[in-house]
Amino acid sequence: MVVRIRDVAQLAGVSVGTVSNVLNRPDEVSPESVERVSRAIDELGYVRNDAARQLRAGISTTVGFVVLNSQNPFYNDVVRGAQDEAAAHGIAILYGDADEDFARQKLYLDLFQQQQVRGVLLAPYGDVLADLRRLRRSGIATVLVDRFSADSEFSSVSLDSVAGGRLAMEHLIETGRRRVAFVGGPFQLRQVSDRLAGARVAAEDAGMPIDLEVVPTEGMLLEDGLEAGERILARPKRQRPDALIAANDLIAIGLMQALTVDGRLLVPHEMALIGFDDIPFAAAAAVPLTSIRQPGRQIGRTALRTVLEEVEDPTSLPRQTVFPPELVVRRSTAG
Amino acid sequence: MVVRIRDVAQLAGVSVGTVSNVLNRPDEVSPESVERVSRAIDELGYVRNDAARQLRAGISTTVGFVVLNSQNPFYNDVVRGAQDEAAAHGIAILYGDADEDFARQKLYLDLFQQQQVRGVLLAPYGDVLADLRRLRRSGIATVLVDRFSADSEFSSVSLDSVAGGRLAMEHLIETGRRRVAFVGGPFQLRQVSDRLAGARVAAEDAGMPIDLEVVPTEGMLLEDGLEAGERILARPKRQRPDALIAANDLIAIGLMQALTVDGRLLVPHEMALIGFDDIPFAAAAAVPLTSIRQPGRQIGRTALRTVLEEVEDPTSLPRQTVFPPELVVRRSTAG
DNA sequence: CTGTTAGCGCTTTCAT
DNA sequence: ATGAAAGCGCTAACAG
Repeated sequence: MVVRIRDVAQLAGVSVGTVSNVLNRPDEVSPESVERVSRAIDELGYVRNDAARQLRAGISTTVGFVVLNSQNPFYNDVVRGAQDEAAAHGIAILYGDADEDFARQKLYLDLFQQQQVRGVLLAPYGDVLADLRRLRRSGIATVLVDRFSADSEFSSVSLDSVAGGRLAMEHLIETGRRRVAFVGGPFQLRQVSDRLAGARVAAEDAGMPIDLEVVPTEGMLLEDGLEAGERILARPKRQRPDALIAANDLIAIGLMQALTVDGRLLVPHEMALIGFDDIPFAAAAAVPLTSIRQPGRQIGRTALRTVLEEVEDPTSLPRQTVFPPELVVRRSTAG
Repeated sequence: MVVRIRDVAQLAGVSVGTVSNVLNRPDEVSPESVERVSRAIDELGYVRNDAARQLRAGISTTVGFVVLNSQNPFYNDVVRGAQDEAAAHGIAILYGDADEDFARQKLYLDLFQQQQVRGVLLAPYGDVLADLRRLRRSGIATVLVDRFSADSEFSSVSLDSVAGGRLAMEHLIETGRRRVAFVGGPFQLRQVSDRLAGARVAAEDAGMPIDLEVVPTEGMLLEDGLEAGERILARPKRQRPDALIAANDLIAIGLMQALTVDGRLLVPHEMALIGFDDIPFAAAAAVPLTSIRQPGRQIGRTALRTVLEEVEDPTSLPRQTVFPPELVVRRSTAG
């Protein structure tokens, strides 16, 4: 039923070693053998057994990817990028959604460890240092995604979130806003606190008094934005900010829905709104949403490449790749 | 550096066989041994090597999942459901996005075959029968997701799309619409043609003349909806339908954006709009979107369970699980 | 209940 | 350039 390498060898009239060589170093085999073996492989429909290959050669053909929360379409993009690069290397991606749950994140890391994956990509939730060190001790390299590795102990591929926050705030100031609220959370998420920090820097550098308050949310999903929007609407008009920076587009879209329902508030007239990530839905929002774009696909590609290189050369030092943010202006912040 | 089973055996003062038994059938081992071995495992941080396990026992701890197009958040839900169920069995998911590309879909199926996955879940693009038969011949079971297996050759877990289409049309008729356009494509996608078929049935059963035209799109993404929306707007007012059924929410949201930009058309007043899937963004759209909900998470869970059962008992017959659609009424179709 | 051991399918020396 | 054979880490069959 299932074809093994020795069936191929038999049909081709060579030894299993030769078949293996055809598969792995065809240049060290006579063209004639390559030809015969290839034909036999086709004829029998042979597919090599990665478990055996991995066991013997000690090299896996999978890479694990754990994301914070797959409900954010931004991570789809990152995963897509990783898949693109992986496919080019014949590598498959083991995928886990931590769903902002520490135990689940650990579960996947454990699972991936026993799969002996080639490497791990992780858009982390909370403090994962201990888990990553354990992985490293067992010989598995990790690359952090969407988060800068401050201590430089691991490689990372991320956006310059501080610069992104600054960009957002500068844009609001330029378009005449003076009372800004940053909506997001939890602040243990590095991306969130960095984006806020960037906004703060820009507010301080503005050369004029800028109000910057924080409206915290529990998570980073649509419903968190909705809920925060209602809190803001509940205030008397004059105590409301005139612009909102949301920690991501999901929150921003939730905010927009809460604010604009029944025409209660005009965006951008009464309230400007800016998000993060530039997911496809940002442009399709009720009022097209200004956003700080992250190159998700490229982040994914780069992360995968980085982890492979790290495995290739284990003496290589951890390296931080940081991409610049890009401001995409749409109607939600129009002057 | 890396701990093997014999290191554990040595530390615990037992044989490797006993350690293996503790791992796989603890009830056949004396409690004392279980205790000693467990302690040794903890102490050494032993993690079992799945490649070796798989090679020897012939049983894999991964399941492959290939989706049509990961840009549709609906599939996130399905994948999440599959992950939930998989995690409960200590199984990890190999994930591939076919991105509506036949070659890519095949690439992932090949990759999964050489990984010798326990089974494959597939939200298919186009005709995959040949590939699935090849997988089956190599001993890998496949379950189709989000598509009914008409020939009953494979198991499937899906929504009753025909009923969904009917539900959508009936709702429009009830709320007074008479000139409906179905917007979607490509029609080779079974989900699309089924949804249209359902709408057609409802139109014919209405007991009054109902116009049903088709506005074809190339794909199922936001931009396809946008583009179709512009085509519709380009027509003279009286040649426009008074309601649209979109083949999925992405198209619906694209349509909404195109139609409502600059207040060109009022939804639902001048044009009712209904989508499919009920993704989180449907409720958050400019005008909250009426949609036919699919229980994505449950579909994923069921699909995973089905494929595991099929592996467990290879003599079991293919089985079709069909979930009923649910109409979720929001403002976009308000009377 | 425990220990010994064959062997899963492959890659990789080492001879030839 | 090719073949023979060892052995990766584990499970399961068997003997005790």
